Order: sequence, then C-alpha cells, then structure tokens
Amino acid sequence: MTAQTRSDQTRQAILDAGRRLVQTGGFGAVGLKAILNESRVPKGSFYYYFPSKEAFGEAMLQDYVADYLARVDGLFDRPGTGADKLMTFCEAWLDREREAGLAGTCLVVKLGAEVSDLSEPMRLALNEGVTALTARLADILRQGISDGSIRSLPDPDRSAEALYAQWLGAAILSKLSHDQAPLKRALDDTRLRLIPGAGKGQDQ
Amino acid sequence: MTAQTRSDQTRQAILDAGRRLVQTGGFGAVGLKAILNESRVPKGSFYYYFPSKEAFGEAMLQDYVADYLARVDGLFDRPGTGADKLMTFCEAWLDREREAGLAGTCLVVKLGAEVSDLSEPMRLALNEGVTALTARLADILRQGISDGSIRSLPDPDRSAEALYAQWLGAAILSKLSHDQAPLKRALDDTRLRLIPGAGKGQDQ
DNA sequence: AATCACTAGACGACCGGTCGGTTTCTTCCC
DNA sequence: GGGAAGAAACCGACCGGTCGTCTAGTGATT
Repeated sequence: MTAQTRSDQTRQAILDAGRRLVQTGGFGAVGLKAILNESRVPKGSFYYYFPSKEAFGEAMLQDYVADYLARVDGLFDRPGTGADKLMTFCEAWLDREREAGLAGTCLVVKLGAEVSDLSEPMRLALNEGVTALTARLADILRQGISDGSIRSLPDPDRSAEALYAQWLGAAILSKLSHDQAPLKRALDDTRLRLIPGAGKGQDQ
Repeated sequence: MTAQTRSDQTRQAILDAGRRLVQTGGFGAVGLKAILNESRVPKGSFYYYFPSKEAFGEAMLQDYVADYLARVDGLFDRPGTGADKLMTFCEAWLDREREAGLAGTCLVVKLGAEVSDLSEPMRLALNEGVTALTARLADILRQGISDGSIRSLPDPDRSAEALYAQWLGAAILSKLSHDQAPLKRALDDTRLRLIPGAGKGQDQ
C-alpha cells in the first residue's frame, strides 16, 4: 500500500502542488510553469504524467474529492450523536477557512463556477464530489433524526443539499467580504435550524 | 442624460461585450482580444478607455452592479406585499438562470471566488453590490413582516444575508450539476421558510 | 498650428504543448 | 553472475500563438 513507485510520488507531487496553487489562484490563472516550479518537476515530465492541462485538472479534482471524503468519513466514524457529527463537520469547515486566512481551501467554492463552463470532465469530477458529500450529510441527518439529536425533517436529502448550498454561499460571501461573519452565521443558523432546543440563550 | 458622447458609447460597448463574455468565461480566461473583437473596438483603443485590464474589470463590475440594483429597484417599486416582492425577485432570478441555459448571468456567482483572491478593487466592487442587494432584501423582509405577509424574524438583516447565501450556493450547485433543481428547491425552501401558512399542499 | 480623440502595430513575456534525446530499470540469454 | 537489449521513465530546449501593455502616430476639429 505504502510502497509507491517513484513515478507515483512524482505524479502526486504535481497533484499536490497544483492543488495548493489552484486553491488561491484558480485553474485558468495558474500556469503549468508555476505548478512545475513548485513541485520541482521539469516541464517535459508533465506531459509524461498527464496528457493535457485539462486532464491534470480532472485528476487533481478527483484526488481532492477522494481526500476530502476520506477526511469526512474519518470525522463521521467517531462515536456520537448525529448532531455531534454534523456540528463537528461544520466547525471543521469553518476552522479550515480560518486557517487559510479567509481564502478557504475548498475547491468547490473556488472552482465551481469557473470550471462548470470550462471543462466537462472537471465539472463532472467536482459534481461527483458534491453528490457524494451531500449523500453523507443526508446520512448524518437521518442518524440524528433517529437518535433524536436532530429535528425531524420531511426530506433529509433535500435538507442536506440546502445545507450544503447555504455553506457554499456563505463561504463565497466570506471570501468576498474578507470577513468570517457569514460563515459563523451559517454555523449558528445550522444549529438553530436543526438542533432541537436550540434558540435559547446559548451562543456557545 | 441620454446625450452620450460617442466616446461614452464606445466605452459602454467594451463594458457590455466584456460582461457578456465574462459571464460564461470568467475574468482571467477571457482575453482583451476577444472582448475587443466582440465589441468591434480596435485593440489600440482599449488603453485609451481603461488604464489596465484590472481597471476595466472594476468598471465592468460597477456597471453591472448599478444595472442589477436598478432592475431590482424596478421590481421592488411595484405595489404588493413584501412577500409578493420577494417571490417576484426570486422567480426573476430563476428565470434569468433558465434563460441563460443554466449558465447563469450573475457575476457574483461567476466571479465571486475567482476575483476575491485576484484583485482588491474588483473584490470591493462586487462586495459593495452584495452589501447593497442584501440591504434591499432586508428592507423587503421588514416590509413583509410589518404587512404580515412574511413570518416574523428576529433579525431581518441576518436573514437577508442567509437568504442570499442560500441562493448563491444553489446557483453554483445548479451550474455544477447542469440541473435547475437546486434553484427550484431554493425557491420552495424560501417560500416554506418565510411565508406564513406555507407548507401545506401547495407546490405551485 | 495646436489640440484633441482615437488607433495600428509591435513589444517582451508567457501560454499550453511537442519533440528528440538521455537516464534508469527490467528482462533474459550466455 | 555478466552484460547486452529493450522498455519505461524522465528531461530541457523549443514551437506557434496569445497575453496585457505601450509608443508613435493619424485624421478631424478648433
């Protein structure tokens, strides 16, 4: 498992550097040169690993989605009520936003709009990530409903999508205003809307 | 007022063509050449009208925001309850999304994430538009609350921001999935959440 | 003649992509 | 085991084209 060939390592180095740069720069604006400088891979090698920049983008997105889902699964596998898990997830997102200095690290936020008109493979890769994530969110919602930690919802799948949309929008508003407030409010809002008994004096 | 000089017309032609192209292509990915071809303005003229591409981007965003707010004000000036106005606005947004073949025409959706790490002036121009729009939404919410057509809300300003975030996220989800469903659900959700008496059998 | 609005064409930098060549690994015969 | 042979992995110089920008003007108006 851990026995990666050197070839795999190089490929992964390109993927990692690319992700890092694209997270703040966007896909179109970041050139191959920058990615290859960052990963210390010669130009000529790039086209050994990837047939085109677009194919690289697709692979990068798939890699990102796999990472993201793995991390989310790690979060959700821990014991606790549905509400606990949901809140852990939301707070983790907010932390990651903070850590990156409001820039955010989520590629759905950063590339969603750019990629959807630019490249079909990249759009699909991102969209599959979104679908998988909302499915997991819906599961958590269902778990929370059955253990009583989350209010009863007529359609958890739709609620999960709405929840994700809300956070996505809040992340963009945060980026645009250089202010974490929209994300914090999304957190409060989520709690208020989904957790029974919330809405009293608890702000913490 | 209507007496534009020819210079103004040319400038506006660049702005219009730029907006059209950027709406689907993004800012970085659309070159000056394309914009100038589209508006039939010679390449050399560009730097007579704008000192740089970034300054053009800022002007284009300001122009867009002014247009958008004017249209919204036109919508809101008509008689009706707060809820009527809010729903008209939401449906107008959905229609405009449909018209553009799911691509959407909203520059906050398209450029929000791209621009916020790229250019401070452009980020500010877009952010001012968002601030102005959410303020208008909050006004409508307040009107609706006082005329009884919208449920009572503890903080209309925050609700307006949350509403906007939800729509922004839904628009991106729609672009990503090539499916209007997320936007339609945002519409239903808005109705359900804000209009008293909703939630019964009315899906229409 | 001076001023003005406007524009052609070219600049250097950089873009994604290609190509021929070199190094490194694997295989297999002796 | 030694060593040639071939495949796989890797590399940097280079391509045509496009990027945003700028300079040196043109032609009309005053």
